Amino acid sequence: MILRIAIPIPMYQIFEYLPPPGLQLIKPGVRVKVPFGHRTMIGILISQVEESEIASEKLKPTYEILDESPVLDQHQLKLGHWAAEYYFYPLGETLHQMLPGLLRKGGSTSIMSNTQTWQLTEVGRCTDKSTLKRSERQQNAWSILKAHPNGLHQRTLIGLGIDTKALSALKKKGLAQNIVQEVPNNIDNMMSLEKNSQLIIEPELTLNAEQSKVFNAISMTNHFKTHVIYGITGSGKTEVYLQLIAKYLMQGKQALVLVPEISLTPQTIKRFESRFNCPIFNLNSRVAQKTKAINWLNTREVSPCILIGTRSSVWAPLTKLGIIIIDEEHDISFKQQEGFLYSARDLAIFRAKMLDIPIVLGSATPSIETWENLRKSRYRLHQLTHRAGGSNKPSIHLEDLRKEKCKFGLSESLVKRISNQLNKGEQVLLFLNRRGYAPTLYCNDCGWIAHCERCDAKLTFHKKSKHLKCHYCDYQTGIPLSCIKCNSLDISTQGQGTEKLEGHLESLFPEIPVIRIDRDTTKSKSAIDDYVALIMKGKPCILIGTQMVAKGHHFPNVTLVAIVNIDIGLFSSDFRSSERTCQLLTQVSGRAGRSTKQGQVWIQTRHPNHPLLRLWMTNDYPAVADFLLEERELAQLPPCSFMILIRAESVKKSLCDEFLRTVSQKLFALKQASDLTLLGPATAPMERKANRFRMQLLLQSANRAQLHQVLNTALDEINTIPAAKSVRWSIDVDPQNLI
DNA sequence: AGCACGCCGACT
DNA sequence: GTCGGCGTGCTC
Repeated sequence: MILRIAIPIPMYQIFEYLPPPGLQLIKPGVRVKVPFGHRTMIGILISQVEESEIASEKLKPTYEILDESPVLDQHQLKLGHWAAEYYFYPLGETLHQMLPGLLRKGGSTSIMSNTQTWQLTEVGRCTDKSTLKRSERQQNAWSILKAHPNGLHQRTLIGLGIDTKALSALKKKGLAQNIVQEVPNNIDNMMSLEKNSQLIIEPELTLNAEQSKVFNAISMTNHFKTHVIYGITGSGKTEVYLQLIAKYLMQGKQALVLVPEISLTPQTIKRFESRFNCPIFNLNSRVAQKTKAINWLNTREVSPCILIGTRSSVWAPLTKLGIIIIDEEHDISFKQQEGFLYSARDLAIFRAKMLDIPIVLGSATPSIETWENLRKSRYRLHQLTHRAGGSNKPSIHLEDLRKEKCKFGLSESLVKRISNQLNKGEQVLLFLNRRGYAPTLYCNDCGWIAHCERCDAKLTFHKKSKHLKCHYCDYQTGIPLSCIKCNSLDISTQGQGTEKLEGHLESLFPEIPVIRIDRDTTKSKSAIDDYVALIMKGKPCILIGTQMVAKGHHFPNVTLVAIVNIDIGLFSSDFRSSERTCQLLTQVSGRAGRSTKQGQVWIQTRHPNHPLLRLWMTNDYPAVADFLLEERELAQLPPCSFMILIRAESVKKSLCDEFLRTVSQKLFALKQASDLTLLGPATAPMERKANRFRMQLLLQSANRAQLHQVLNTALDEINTIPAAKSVRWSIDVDPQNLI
């Protein structure tokens, strides 16, 4: 008997081991501890076979089987196998990445073996929330227990963010009790705990005609179908999600909701929590390691439940999944940008297909990929074209910067408008996708510009922190007093970032709070929440933000939105930048006037006749998407063709070149009649980053299967190229940016 | 990846 | 004489 084990190393092989003594039947998907070279590694059992090709004296015995039942069930293993193959990522590393951190390191799943069940005592049930006024944590614990009269497992409570200390405190006060249940934790057990409580605890909102139509169409079938809800900002997509989810929860099933990285606001979760009386688990970067592992494991046992999370939640072991929702489907954060370059959206669709369940992609600005799939009738389109809450669409205006006097990037008329709005007691949002004080520091005498030593990029001037920073690597340096090249004292900044704008507005409106929201001001965990709370108070203020403000939050008292400089986004080399710019414009505009007040949006530009900008102004995203899709079709760019990018980086440029050239030759030799275009090797748009030279080879084809097949055949040979060891290289399937 | 082995240069 | 630089090879 031989065990085939996937080890998390960057190699495409499966390694074989002898079973540990005395063990007969082990299921695939369990973790095993094995000797590997001179160290010990944790791998995943793939299968058991009778014979091995490897010489028997080379086979080592496994040290230990870490799990009684698999940490990855057969559906997850299938998902993992598919992902590893599709993204050309080693199986061992793929399976490793599917697990939460604690389990990767060999942590025990016995954090789940706590069988204590908590419920309120008679006294606790009759008590009033106000008696716990002084402890918010105990209050939360009490509310959740109150909602679950049949009790909840301790691990479920921990997963919901309830502190065990708060529970013990309630016990001490005689308000709650814990019973040790010896029954194993399984789904049916969980079900019986929840059975008698009511699932929907807040009345559902009445759907308008459009929403009902969408809801009915999607609920027609429980089978696999990719549904796209194209719904303008404020059209009530979330309510449709909630009612769809309710349908599956009532069948005792689970729902998975994938959300973009930053937009995951407590607001969204609150909305789910106040609607449903079932566990709502959370997975994102702000959740602590241990809680992550508990929540992950909870999803295989707790049903009904909802999992709301970012990208990596697509791997969660939900065993009774009924529906998947992907909110803001177009968001680039669904694609991992380093290491394992997977798209959570595309994997979620595969998972839905495998499980034969519906999946819903929602967006006000669907990606062009999705648009193409709609056109090809692979997905089904549902539209929400009216604002649901009765609020009006904002009015949208272009401002020609060539005809205006500008100070710090703001035109005089815009400043007047800001002032008017503030005087009316309303809030203003300025969008500028550039953090720091200024993007350029230069010498007026010799023309020298401050560049990063390690990248091909300009250094950004940060005034408050008194540094020049590179936004592409972690390089930072002090601000020189004179020009580095000619020693002239006449050096100055050029262009504006959010920090400069902040200072300027503070001096223009000294009485008004100016709140800047970008990566520099939101480093601490609570910062965003504090800012949001401040803005929600509704008092007049000026908000300055990068794309961080574009996502998720809605601020009811913001009635004027200004896009300070859209031109940065209009002329970029990446073929997707026009799509991104339109999506960003729509998102930012959506921040204006979401309550009853009329909002207005002003876009400052030096190119008021730019065709795409003109088209976007018609407020008809489908027309914009059609236009962009047509452009892609003419140029045979994705989604009208498929791309795989092979990147290489090294301190020595010649090594990248040598490696990629060999790869290119091998692919060329293999491609024969198949439809494959090889572009490059060429230097990456940013040639040097963090002191490494970067080159890339682009493979393009109208036939995805052929593209995969050619690379797949070449893969073994590529790995034997001598330079492959000395350069850092990676394969990016469906690359999102070519930088 | 990560670790050992091995073969050259500059130090007590 | 040896400490340590990182090129090369191997992992069931």
